[in-house]
Parts: sequence; structure tokens; C-alpha cells
Amino acid sequence: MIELRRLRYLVTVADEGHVTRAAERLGIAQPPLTRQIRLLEAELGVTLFERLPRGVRPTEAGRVVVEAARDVVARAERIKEIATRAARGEQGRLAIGYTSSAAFHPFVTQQIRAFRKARPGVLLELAEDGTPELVKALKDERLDAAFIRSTSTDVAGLAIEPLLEEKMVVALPAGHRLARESKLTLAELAEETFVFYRRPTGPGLYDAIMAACLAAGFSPAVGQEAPRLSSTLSLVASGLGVTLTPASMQRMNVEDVQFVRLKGAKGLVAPLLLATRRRDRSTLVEAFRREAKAAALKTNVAA
Amino acid sequence: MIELRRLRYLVTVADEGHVTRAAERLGIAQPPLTRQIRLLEAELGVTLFERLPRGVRPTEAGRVVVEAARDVVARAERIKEIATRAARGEQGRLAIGYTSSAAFHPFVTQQIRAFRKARPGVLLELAEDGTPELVKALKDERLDAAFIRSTSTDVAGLAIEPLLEEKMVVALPAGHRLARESKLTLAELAEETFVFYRRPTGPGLYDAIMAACLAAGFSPAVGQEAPRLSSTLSLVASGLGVTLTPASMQRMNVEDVQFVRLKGAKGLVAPLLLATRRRDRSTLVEAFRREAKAAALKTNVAA
DNA sequence: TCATCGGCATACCTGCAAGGTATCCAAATA
DNA sequence: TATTTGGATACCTTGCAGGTATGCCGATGA
Repeated sequence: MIELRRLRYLVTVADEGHVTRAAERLGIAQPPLTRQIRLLEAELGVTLFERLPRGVRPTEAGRVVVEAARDVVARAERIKEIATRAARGEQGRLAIGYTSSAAFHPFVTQQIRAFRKARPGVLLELAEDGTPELVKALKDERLDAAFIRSTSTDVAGLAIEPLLEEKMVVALPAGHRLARESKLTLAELAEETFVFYRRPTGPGLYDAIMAACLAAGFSPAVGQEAPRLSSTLSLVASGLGVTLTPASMQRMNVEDVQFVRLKGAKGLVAPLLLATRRRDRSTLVEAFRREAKAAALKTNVAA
Repeated sequence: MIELRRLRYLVTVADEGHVTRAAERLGIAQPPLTRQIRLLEAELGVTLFERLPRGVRPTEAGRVVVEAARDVVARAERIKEIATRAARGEQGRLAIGYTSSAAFHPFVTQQIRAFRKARPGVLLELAEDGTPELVKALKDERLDAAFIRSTSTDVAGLAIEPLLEEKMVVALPAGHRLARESKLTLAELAEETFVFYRRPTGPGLYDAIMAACLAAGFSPAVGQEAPRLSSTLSLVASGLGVTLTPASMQRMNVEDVQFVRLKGAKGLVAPLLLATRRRDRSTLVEAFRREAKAAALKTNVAA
């Protein structure tokens, strides 16, 4: 019968790529570790590592098994925490993620605050990351819900629900010749250099902006790309170009960036989406979803 | 450090509601089981069971922990199955590359599609690039196999295996004076300007074409070079010259390009090769190689 | 090409924790 | 109050993880 110790050893060896170093990290000697790995291989009936002259390397099958083992080990580690929390009578735990651009959206912070207030017994865990990473974390059950801005890659098994649509605004370096306007059309930006956040692996804001510019009769000159929507603003502040961002980003209050409303770029909106696991019908997630959708509806009616 | 044995015991006791019966089911005596449960309680710092006059009952916290334990145990049990499946090549990851000209070859797409269908558990990663880049990626283990057209630079450590040989066709701008012929000889192209894709760092199609032209009694006038075989076609479409391409490129269906069969240029063929790492004897790569070679053999016999 | 080294494998011993047996004890029947 | 049921305790036994010593193989370098 397979035991956790072996799996922990397996993961460590895979991480180190080196039995001796892994043994060191585990605080045991090398020979027992070698033996444990071999016993595990015998038990699974699979060669997990190629033995190289220097170190070891997981075989193809090894990689797959290591990932599964990592998952099991991580879940086992969490049990202790689950136990103490359950003993304290806490009603559960909800891990919520959001893309960096959603982090500044008042709706998101408002929802999280309201949920925390209504359920003080629930431990909220928050994480900020890129949409593809959030999607992966949802699938791996490291997250229970995520506010995202685009439907990125492979979302099979996830429920993606639109909450809000947000207007876009133009972000300009302070003192830019257009910064004194109260409204701008896309066409007025035709001569500008744009900075963008890196195109995600799926259709996203990037493509929508591109399409809108083309519709306005120009192809934007892209100066530099940034890994996060939020970091484009520092590029704008540095004068490397202009960009379009969701209106809520104005709250970031970056020095040397001025925002101007965008006029007549219909269809150019930043959606705010809520992603959950389709299978996951746990009470907490369900409540969070329900409340978020209700609040979104109210916001949309008010607007 | 928490171990799976304890978790298994915990789940069994919870299921039976009875330490003695659980012990029986586990094939151990009752006292050790009692002790293991108490040790687990001590480790987690939580009382998991209420001791009743007849049997035991999980506490509130106990129920939560039991569910978490059940999940971990189930996942651990699955690891063995995951391992055997991975060893059989039903799971894992395979990164395949192809040169842009091979990308349009029906054989290549067919092989990849068939492999994906036969092994849905395998994550296929595809990359299109030039032959030298593919060779480098193979050596760096960013790729596991690559369809290439020529044996480029330094292929030490790689196994290069011929799969197919493909006829060449003449690509002409639409409306070209020779475009109405049904067949052309090389000699008939002696007065034409040629466009070529850039010569790779090793011997390739370029040299084969050059040699064939020389054998036909002329040295081709080279008009412009393109970085990819596929982009030569747009040059042809723009009327910058004619070129010779593998027959499968006809599928690209470029507007303003017409293809004419080539007559009597024996030896002028575009090989399709499969490159793998010589050392790499992983199940997945091996299976892919085997199936590609088998399919190639069948295709050659049919042709 | 031979010496050296780095690093996994093998052999064999040791100690601890899981398992076994015997027995106790508390509460629920009768 | 006697009996039964089932978990707890005490104490012995054993198997498996861990330790030390050493072998062996391939890679590197003089």
C-alpha cells in the first residue's frame, strides 16, 4: 500500500533532480532515499527516473506521477489546517482570485468585503494573478472562484459568467498634448504609440482594442508590451506611449498619468467575469456566485 | 508528519462507526487501531470521534476531516493507475515541431491528428519553426520530435529518419505565360527569375534545386529570398518570380499563384524527415516514431 | 588512456513505530 | 447485580525506515 512518505520523497527528488541533494534536504542519508525511490518504482511497476551520470531525471511517466504525487501531498498537508479550523468552529474556507486589473475594480473589493462581513466564520483566501494562472488554479482546486477579464485558454469544466461591462478610458502621460481634452475618439489617437499588456493565449482585451482601432481606420503602433495590465500604466507614466484601460484603473492614481474619457468606441468595453468550477456546487461558492450576480444586476440597473 | 495509513484508518472507522468492526475490515486487531486513531487526534490537536457506549461517532470537526481524508486517500489510490497508464504512453506530454513547409503536408497533420485521437491523455504541444531552430529545440529538449525537410547543421545526437519523398511543382504568378502548360521541364524555366527561401545553414532544398537547374543547363537568376518556404509563395503571387515548391504546398491555395507539374527532373524531390533525440527512448516518442514510420511505409507503397 | 571524482546502488546493521495478545473498564442491557 | 459489548491500557514482538561502509559506473581532465 502506497504511503505518503514515499510520495514526499518522490516529489523532493524530482524537484532536486538529484538523490543526494534531495536526501540532504529531507534530512536523511542518500542510501535510504535511493531505496525508497526504488521501492516506489517497484510498487508502481514503472521506472520513474532515468539515472544520469550526474543526478537523475524523471521519465515521461515519472513526470506524470510526480504531478499526481505533488497534488496528493499538498492536500494531505492541508488536512491539519482543515482540522484546526473545523475545531474552532469555522464554517469553511473560500479561495478567491482576481486578475490584477480586476483588483482595482470597486465591485470586486466591495463583493469580497460584503461576503467577509456577512460570514465572519469563513476564511477568505485571496490571490492576484494573470487570467491563465487563475484558470489553472481553479481547475486544480487551489481557488474556488475568480474574477477575470477574458476567457483565456481552455475553460472546459469552468462556468464563466459575465458580471459587468466597463467603459474604457484613454491613459496618457501627464502633459500630453491630448491630455487637456475632456473626451477623445479613437481616431484622434491614430498617430500615437501604444503600450499594451502582453496578449494572453486566448482572445482578450488586446484583440478587442486592436479590432476597435482597425474599425476606427488605423492600426496602432505598438511600442512596448507589459506582462500585466497594471504595469502598462507605469509605461504610460514613463512616456513610452498611451494605452486604453478599463475605467476602474483610474483608481490606481498613478502619478504622471492622466485619464481621458473615450468617445464613440461602441463595443469597446472591458468585461468583468466570474469563473467557478462547473462541478462545484458547494454552499459557499454558490452563495458567493449568487451574491455577486445579484450585486452586478443591481449595478447594471443603476447605471 | 501525517501518513496515509492513519487517514485510511480514519476513513474506515468513520464508515463503520465502530473501531472493532473497522479493525476487522482492515485485518488488524482492535487495540492498534484505537491507538492509531488517538495518535491522529493528538497530531491534529482535535477530537475526531465521540466515544459512545456502542461504537463511535465523528464529531463536527471529525466529519470535516474525514471528508478531506477520504479525498486524499482516493487520490493516492489513483496514483498507481496513473502510473501504469503513463507507462503505457496513455498520458504525458509530447512536443512536436515542424518546419513551415511541413505544416501543410497532409501526412504531418494526419499523423498528429491520429496520435491525438489514439491517446487523448497526452498533451501535445506543437511548434512551427525553421529547421535549424527545430534542431536546436530538439537538443535543448524543448521538443521531442520534429518534421523537417533537410538535415541542416549539426545533428549529432539526433536520429534523422526519412519518411516520404515528395514531388516538386512549379509555382507561377497567375497569368504567367507558362501557367497554361500542364507540365513543365526545368529547362523551360531557364529564362525566369526565381525566388527562393533563404538558404539554411546546412544543405537543403535550396542546394538540390540549384544542382538540378545546373544539370538542366542553366544557372537560375535569383530575384529575392524569403525567410520561409511559405512566404516565397506570396512573392510569387506578387509577380516577383517563379519558384519550385513541394507539391503539398499547393494546399495553401494562395490567390494569384498557379501550380504546374514538373516533368523529368529526376532526383529533385523534397524529403520529409523525422528527427528525434537518439538517446530518447521514452514510450511516447517511440510510439510516435513507430506510427509515423508505419504510416509513411503505407503511403509509399500506395503511391 | 589512466586517474580521479561525483553520484547512484548494494550490503548489512540498528532502532522505532506499528501490530499483536492479554486484560481492564465503563456503560448498556436483562 | 450479572452479563455483554466495545473501547482503552499495558506490554511484548516484528517489520520497515534509516544509518554506515563500500561498490560501481560514467564523465571529466591531465
